Amino acid sequence: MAARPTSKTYESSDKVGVICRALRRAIIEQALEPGAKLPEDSLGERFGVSRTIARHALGQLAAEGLVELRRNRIAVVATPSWQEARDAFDIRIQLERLVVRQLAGKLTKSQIAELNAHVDAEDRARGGTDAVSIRLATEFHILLAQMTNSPILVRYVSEVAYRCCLTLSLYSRPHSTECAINEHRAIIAALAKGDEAKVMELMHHHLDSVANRALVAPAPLRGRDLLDILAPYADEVASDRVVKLPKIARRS
Amino acid sequence: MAARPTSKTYESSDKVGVICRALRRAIIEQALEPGAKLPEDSLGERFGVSRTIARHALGQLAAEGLVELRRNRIAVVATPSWQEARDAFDIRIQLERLVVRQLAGKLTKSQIAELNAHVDAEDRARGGTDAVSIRLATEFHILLAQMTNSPILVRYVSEVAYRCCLTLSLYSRPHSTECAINEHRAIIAALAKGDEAKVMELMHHHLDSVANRALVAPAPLRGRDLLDILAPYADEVASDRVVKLPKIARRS
DNA sequence: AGCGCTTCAATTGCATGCAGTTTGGTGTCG
DNA sequence: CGACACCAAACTGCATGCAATTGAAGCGCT
Repeated sequence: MAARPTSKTYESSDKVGVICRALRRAIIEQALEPGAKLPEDSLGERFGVSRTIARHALGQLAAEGLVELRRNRIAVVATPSWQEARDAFDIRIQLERLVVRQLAGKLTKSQIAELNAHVDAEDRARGGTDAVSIRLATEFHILLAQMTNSPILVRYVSEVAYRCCLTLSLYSRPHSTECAINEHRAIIAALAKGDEAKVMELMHHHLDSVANRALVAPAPLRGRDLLDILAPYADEVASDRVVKLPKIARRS
Repeated sequence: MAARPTSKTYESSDKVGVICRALRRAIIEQALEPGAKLPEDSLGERFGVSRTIARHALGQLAAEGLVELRRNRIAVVATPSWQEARDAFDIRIQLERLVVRQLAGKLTKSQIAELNAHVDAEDRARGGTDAVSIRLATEFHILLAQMTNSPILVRYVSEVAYRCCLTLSLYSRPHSTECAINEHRAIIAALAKGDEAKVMELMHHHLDSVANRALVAPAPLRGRDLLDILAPYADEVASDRVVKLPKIARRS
């Protein structure tokens, strides 16, 4: 007992958490597109853990709505419908209004500096890929939520923001981030000034315009395959199972 | 396997889900008080499953905020702080405003009948225990959410409503349900009439007054033990571990 | 009695194994 | 050529076993 010959202990050991964070990030950066398969085996192998753990992680992500779990089937990255995407944004708007309402006029100098630093990072990332821009923009909102010191609010805002990210990869066209960045700056300014009504309005407008820019049409524009498009028409036939059509190759 | 007549009904056979629902209900009916221990073994035994499944269920409930999970420790029913309780209600208000905004003037006759029937049930339950009244009141709100046909909204409203239930058992004094019932009726009426602004206002006021009635004082009044009361004072000492005091018998 | 130390049962963390289900491919027959 | 039956591989659902950690009782010391 004198030494720890087994260097097992060196880990932060929250293996489930590690996997969740990794997958979450992969999803919001669109490395994993909606519909991508997530077999427990592969996940376990990739992260050096057993299926049990991978499975548990998938359960968590399913609870967050990022992953879809169907009995006896391979888990897949969630594919929210257009309506769900719209709903997610509506919820998000309300939650983030709450965030900025709590924050208006209550931020410390260092917090404001932190926010500005983050937006600077967003600015620098403008040359990079869309994926990174989107992630940074999302993290800005999560950062705001964290400053409320309300764990519940942080959790819900994070969740719904991730979910919105997911929908961006489904329905959004390649998107211009500039205005978003400016709007972030405006929000910081209004927060610093303490104008509660103004900042709530700004946030509302900001998210609404992001949603409108993203969710342009109720039909999937970008690359989702036939099965998804046909899904609503299958409602009459069966609840869970799409009607069998001859030879539609699911993109594998 | 003797006692169980293998009621393998197609009712989802989802053992994890069964356990989650059972525990959720036990928690909101205050059969399980905040702080109650939930060892994986006992759970598994009680529900006739292995620890693996019980563990998974606990993970889900933890994701919903109903259960607290600390590494290598027995899971316990969550004990939200007063501030968290207040935050939960604030979030809930926003979410449910969204619900009634979507619903105003769009309910079918049968839906209205269903709501009225539910409130009638609440009425009949007035003689019974507080636990049942609280559960029914909560289910009324969830029922409303379900009528939006927005799965996301349903999930968030359910979660946060359960969480609020949890706080009631912590901070509320024995509570009078009559006004709540009347307010439910008023909400139904306004929904039927389609007065969006009015119903949002009603819901806001309803939840706010429930919160105010429940969260009377920032200090736990009812029966939480010393350790919880002292918790905030221990912040200085250690992040995770309460300072050791002589012989406080934790209610086992 | 009060305080530290040792020890041990209770409990969690995780991997593995087996059984049942789904999936995709192949062969057979109309 | 296409539809159907069938089979093997892949995968999930779940229980069980083992190592590691915790918490509390027991014990001696002051």
